[in-house]
Amino acid sequence: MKGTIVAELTQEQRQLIEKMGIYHEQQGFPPVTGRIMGLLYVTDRLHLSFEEIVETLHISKSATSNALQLLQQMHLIEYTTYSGDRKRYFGALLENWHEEVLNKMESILGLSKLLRQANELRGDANPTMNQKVTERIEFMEFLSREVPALMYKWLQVRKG
Amino acid sequence: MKGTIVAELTQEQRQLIEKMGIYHEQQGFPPVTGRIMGLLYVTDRLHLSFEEIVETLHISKSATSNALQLLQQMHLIEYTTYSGDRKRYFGALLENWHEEVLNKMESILGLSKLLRQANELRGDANPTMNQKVTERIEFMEFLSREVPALMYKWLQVRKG
DNA sequence: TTTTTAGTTCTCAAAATTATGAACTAAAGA
DNA sequence: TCTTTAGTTCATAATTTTGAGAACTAAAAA
Repeated sequence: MKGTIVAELTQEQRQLIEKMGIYHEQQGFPPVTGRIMGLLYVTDRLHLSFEEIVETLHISKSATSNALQLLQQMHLIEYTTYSGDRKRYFGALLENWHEEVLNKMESILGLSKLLRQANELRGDANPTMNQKVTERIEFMEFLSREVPALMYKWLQVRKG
Repeated sequence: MKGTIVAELTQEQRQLIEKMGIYHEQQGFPPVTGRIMGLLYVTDRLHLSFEEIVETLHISKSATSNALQLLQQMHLIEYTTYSGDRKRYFGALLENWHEEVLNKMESILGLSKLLRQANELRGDANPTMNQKVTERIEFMEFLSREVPALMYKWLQVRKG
């Protein structure tokens, strides 16, 4: 049986999808990819088919295919299948923000390593600079330890 | 008196500048802008002149001018002047990571507001989704409160 | 006043990114 | 087997981003 091809959305919801799209663009996503994230967050359906995404956002199959693959690689979405139905049903991985937080901390730690190397190469040529950079490095390391700890504590309290 | 036009850097330092450049590119900066940040972090000089930046990185005056303006708007660098010397001396704002952290938290709060609106528009069409999204929203709000608190506490212990 | 210096702005070209449509693949259905 | 469906890949077009070089401005120096 063939259902509706377009996910029904109010005008307000469509506007919100665009806002979320822009947010994601600002975080470095390509436009179409951001819109898809917006759609998957705004819809009341846990999963939308490939075709629904294409038709709802008025984007090409190829752009959709590429964007969905990117989002899967980033662990932001997943898809489900049903036997006897060849379609894929895509949904946002709404629980995966844990991972995102940890990744972000890794990235910060990456910069702290580069700054540490800068200090080493500077040697004692400019102690004032080294001291300021060290403060920043130590804060970054502190954050990378404390934010995950904070998160786990929060999850504990939440989940019981 | 005219000093050297090029900041002297070891090969290792030049490589590190590139790595920092790439890091900044990945954070959304244009390439030249990232290299300038790299240079200002790696050099042992608190301040470099416009001309030194141009000559050291082999980039055009126009690209340099634009990049420096962008970085100033982002509060990542500043410049000093000396009376009787028309040049501007640019340096990284090594202390401003406080602001950066607060801005990041604001940005996260921005997404949480969009997600909250998504939940409102969804109404009770999908309680499961609303509940999952709510958990994320609440964590984001929690982080936006706790990370600044953590930072101020850290600064207290450090400086106090 | 003319020239030099320091940097900005403008115009344009090169490069990179993004998305389209067509061709294609693989599996299912008729 | 032939056709349809679901999605991917390829070639290309459109757009955007980025940076170079020249022209320009404003202030200082000669």
